[in-house]
Amino acid sequence: MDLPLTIRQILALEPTGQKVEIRGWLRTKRETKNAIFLEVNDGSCLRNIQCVLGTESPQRASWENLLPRLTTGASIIAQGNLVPSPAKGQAAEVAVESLRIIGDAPADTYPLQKKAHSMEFLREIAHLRVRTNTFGAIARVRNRMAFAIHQFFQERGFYYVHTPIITASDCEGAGAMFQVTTLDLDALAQAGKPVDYDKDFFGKKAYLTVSGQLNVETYCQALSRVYTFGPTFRAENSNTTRHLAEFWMIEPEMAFADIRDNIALATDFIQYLVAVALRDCASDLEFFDQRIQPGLLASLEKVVSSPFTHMTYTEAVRELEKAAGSFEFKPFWGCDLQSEHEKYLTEKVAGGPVVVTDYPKEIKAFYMKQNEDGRTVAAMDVLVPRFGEIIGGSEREWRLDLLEKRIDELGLSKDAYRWYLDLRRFGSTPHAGFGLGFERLLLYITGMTNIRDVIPFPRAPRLADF
RNA sequence: UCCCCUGUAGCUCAGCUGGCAGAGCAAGUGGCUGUUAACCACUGGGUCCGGUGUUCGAGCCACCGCGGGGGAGCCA
Repeated sequence: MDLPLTIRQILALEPTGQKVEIRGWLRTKRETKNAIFLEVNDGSCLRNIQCVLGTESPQRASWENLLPRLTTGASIIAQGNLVPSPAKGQAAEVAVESLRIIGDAPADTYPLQKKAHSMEFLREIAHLRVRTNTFGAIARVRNRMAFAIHQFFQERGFYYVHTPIITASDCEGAGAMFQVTTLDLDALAQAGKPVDYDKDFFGKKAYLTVSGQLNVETYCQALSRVYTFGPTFRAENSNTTRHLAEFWMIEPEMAFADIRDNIALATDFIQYLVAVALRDCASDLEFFDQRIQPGLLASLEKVVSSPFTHMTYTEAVRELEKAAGSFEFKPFWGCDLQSEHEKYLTEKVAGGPVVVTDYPKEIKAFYMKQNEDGRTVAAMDVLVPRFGEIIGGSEREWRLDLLEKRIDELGLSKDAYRWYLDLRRFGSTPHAGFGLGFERLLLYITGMTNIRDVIPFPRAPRLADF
């Protein structure tokens, strides 16, 4: 099947007067005495194509009565000839011969205007905001990055594993969970009856996953190199510009690998994705650089070409203590790194991404490999300028006795982790992996500042419209 | 969940010490011009978030509620 050409494809043609058909949505109309200019966009690229209605043309009668309906947002199909443009601003344009309006967008009710809108306003019309330059560009970058993630791992021998969305174990340990149930809670409450989860769909409590890591580790211990890429859910009451209740996470896991391999993988991964974005989303990134985040391109280019700064947690704290006076929270060994600390490390100390390793075991998860010093674990976070943590990962504790001991210390249930402990009981290997928040990656690459703007339909506390 | 800011025309905002509701953009009309964030002129457009109170009088002050934004924590 030959699909009709998109505006992106048409703009790549040499204009020689060939017949073309434009299908898209009208962005603006400019009327002059001799010509009427329509800017048409179909989302295939940032650029519009200029369609020209000659007021002296013999076809004038066919579109003249449509003029009042050629408003911002209307969908149209225009046929004509692709010709070199006599004016500056575009190399080619369409000399329209026939024009149809497919769907009207009445100016008195269509919310998008021929002017800039605030992100706050556009968030209220998430179903229409993708028709703007900014959100179209975000959608294209998001698409390219999702594809590049698969390319990166596939090229390196990683297998894509579909870990479950629904989980009946509440031991994933990454935060508050959304409960999933088919019980009629309203009826039970009205009848004053207690909830009996034996009667629930799964015969026990079930939740939406907060992380695919524990499940993907099982496949890691058979396929060696694996990754998940799917939605995850956190029921935390987080109201920030970098948290969502529903977000997409990439979690690779490598067998026979240690924290050094993990750092190398994470670094290569980020540099690969940024390089792809710079190469394949050039005009969209240029738009972000001009309109959203000045300096974005320069900083992304630097990320690709320079090695990431690496420091241990202990070194990081030492660095922070030198500037202790400038912080609201005084840094000390054993403290969790605050937002202001992460910003300082990336923006002031490193001037780019920073890999921080070997955190105190008290502030990290039970499954992380314990270091010889007895006080730290082989954890690895990648922090970036502007918003901090983008990757969290570690080498995993692969020794059964040490893992069981840590589970006991933290008062967790060994029974709940039975299958996870089996991975250490049978053919255990050193292994390591990390989680990358997809939307945080997109914030970093687009220069957008609110995570609710880089996912089509954001979910957050009291926010589940559309 | 905590702290701070905020809610006025379709959008972005101004509105002083409480005294007749304003601007820019958008829209409509007309003009001009191969225009391109088009330009010029005119016109229309308001439950000042909701409620209660104070006052001769509330967009403005007080209280309660709701919405939006930013920051913090949790994390990706």
